[in-house]
Amino acid sequence: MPDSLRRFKAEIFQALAHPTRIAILELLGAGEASTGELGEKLGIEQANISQHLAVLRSKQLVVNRKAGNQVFYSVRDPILNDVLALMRRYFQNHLQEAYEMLGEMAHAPTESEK
Amino acid sequence: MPDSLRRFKAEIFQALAHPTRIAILELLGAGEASTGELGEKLGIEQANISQHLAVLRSKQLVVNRKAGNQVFYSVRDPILNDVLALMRRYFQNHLQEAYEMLGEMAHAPTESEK
DNA sequence: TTAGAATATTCGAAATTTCGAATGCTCTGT
DNA sequence: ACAGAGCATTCGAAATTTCGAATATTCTAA
Repeated sequence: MPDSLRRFKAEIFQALAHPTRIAILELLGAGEASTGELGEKLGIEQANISQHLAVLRSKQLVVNRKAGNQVFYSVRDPILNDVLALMRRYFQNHLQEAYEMLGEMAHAPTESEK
Repeated sequence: MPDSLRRFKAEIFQALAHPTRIAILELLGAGEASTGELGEKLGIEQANISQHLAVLRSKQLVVNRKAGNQVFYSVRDPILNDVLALMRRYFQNHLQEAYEMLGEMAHAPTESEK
């Protein structure tokens, strides 16, 4: 496999590598939603949601549809939902360690605290 | 779903979000390999491979087995292979855009490049 | 046309990631 | 014990990512 393709793949994963963007995609898995709805359900500032949506758009993970004042987003390729579903199984299998890892992180000193 | 879990998920995706680490995991999908073997097959410096393996280890995506002088790595949970396989299908579906996004001439990859 | 709602973009500072270079560690053979 | 092989870690600089604040854009209603 050419390295250029691996770079492309890595960029897709990078787009998935943020809690807010994962949350957005999981919400969109249930059907389309507007920027405002996403922001409200997630309790995140409008500008920030828009920025994350811009990332997902730039990697073509989502598509949008304008309706009057609003913009509705949806997942472009259902395979993405399958990937997220598989990942949910993965997390179920390793929930124990997940919490341990998160617990350690919570106790690890941050750079500014050192 | 709690935000802590989403953060955990995001970290897994982050671990996948590098061309070299994707290449490593794809190689390991065919069976275990030593650090040296991985570095040689990928044409990447020893220290760098070790750094990427450290990332994969820290997120528990791989496990290792010491054998004398060497350390052999393998994928811990086969679900990960399924995720990568699903992603391969995704990339096949969108190869055209992949190449466009990369700003490369669209051409079919040769067998040897796969 | 003007106001306001909904969404997007730009900017800058802080945090994180990446890689090579240098160094450290742990085995094995002699 | 020593040398070398194989692997891991640390350090520092460059690149990238992230978020809030400010500003733009686009659409609708009056």
